[in-house]
Amino acid sequence: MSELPTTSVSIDDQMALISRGADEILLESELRKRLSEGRPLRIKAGFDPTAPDLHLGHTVLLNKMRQFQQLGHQVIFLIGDFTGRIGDPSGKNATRPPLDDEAIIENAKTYEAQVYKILDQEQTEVRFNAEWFGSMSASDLIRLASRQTLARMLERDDFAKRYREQQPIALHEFLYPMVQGYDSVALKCDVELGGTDQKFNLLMGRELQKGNGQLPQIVLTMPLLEGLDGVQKMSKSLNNYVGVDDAPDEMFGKLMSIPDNIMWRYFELLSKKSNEDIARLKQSVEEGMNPRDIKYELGVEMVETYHGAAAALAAKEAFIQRFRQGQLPENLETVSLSAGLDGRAIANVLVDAGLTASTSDSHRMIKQGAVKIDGERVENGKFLMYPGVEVVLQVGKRRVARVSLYEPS
RNA sequence: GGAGGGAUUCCCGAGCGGUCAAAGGGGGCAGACUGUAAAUCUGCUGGCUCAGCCUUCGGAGGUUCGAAUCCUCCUCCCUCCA
Repeated sequence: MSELPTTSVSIDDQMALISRGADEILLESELRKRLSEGRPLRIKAGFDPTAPDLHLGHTVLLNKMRQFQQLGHQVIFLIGDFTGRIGDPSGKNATRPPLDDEAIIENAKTYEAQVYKILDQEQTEVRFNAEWFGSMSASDLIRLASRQTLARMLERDDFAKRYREQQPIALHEFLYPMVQGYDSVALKCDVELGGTDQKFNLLMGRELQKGNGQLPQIVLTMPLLEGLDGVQKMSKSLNNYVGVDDAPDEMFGKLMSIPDNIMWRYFELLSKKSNEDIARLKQSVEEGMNPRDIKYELGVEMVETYHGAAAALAAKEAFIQRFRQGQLPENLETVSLSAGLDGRAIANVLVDAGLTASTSDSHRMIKQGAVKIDGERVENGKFLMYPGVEVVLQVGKRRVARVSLYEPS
């Protein structure tokens, strides 16, 4: 899709793109009205500089931001360097530790390096909220805090839950929504985007803008993307994520492992394909096409976005060869490990090669028939390997390494 | 400041002083079947020099032949009263 001037796209068409995949738009009527003014709207999305590596879950918002850019609006990428020092309690059941300055700067850089694979850098305004909070006085902050009540704060789902379940809530956590809301005042936002877990904070922006004589921003929430398990939200701590920096083969493989039924969510929330194209794909599956082949398209598009077209095709080919045709991966790196002349037990070699977590784990895997040496199943964890051999070790279907043993000097 | 409740293995959660590496569930991993999908069945899920041994139950001491279980102190969390 090419860049189109705001004025040339009808309000209805703009609304269609803007609401794709969105969970809620508050209020839709206000958004229509604001769009009809025909000027570029100021669209904000805030990011805590807590995650050094972006995963596809984070890109749901970026994707939405890009759509606004396509429509000619001004997108503001707000880095919460100040709020990062507080720690966002959203959706958490435990207090997050605050970040120190160095970590924040470091993390902010990784954002900048990664987001422009989706966003148009020319059309993106990057801001840091320390810009206005850094100079805010204690009395200003207390005045800000006076605008909300405890009861209102406890309405927020995760606070209510933690309170109910006797989990700790630190006082400073109550400040976070206020501070985030004030960002919208400082930036004079027309629209703020966020995950559904951010709804409370986003609405706070409306309150504070009204109190400061501004038109309240429209709030657009995006659903949280399910992770590889298809159930829980994608997150690093659950280890069900696809990192935007994942190697092409890994990225492709992970995407192939998602349950079929959430493939469409991925298309809707992550793909640049038009609504019409996605509908076509859906229909082809209904007409009997193997969903796996449609999933290939998803994998190819994602790898292409982050690694380029050539890498995407290569990843697909490698995947087919490896998993459909059962071949070993092509560029298997050789891991050199030392082994004494009296040999080293396979259980230990597996650990050395990083294929298992511990020798106990090795023994378990062997017992279950998951371990193979050059394709031959290993029966005994005490099987000795000697210096000079070079073999391919496998643990299960996914873990493979070529290992060569040398004698320690 | 006062009174009471709680902290168990990745998570939830059960644990008569010995038979507890600790029930059960969740999650995860592996095997079979597959499309590295879903569903289903099976097994595993602290560490090691692995048919044996070693270290775990918020922390530190203590009682005991023996403690996750009893006592003391400490740390943290929650509730109620001020």
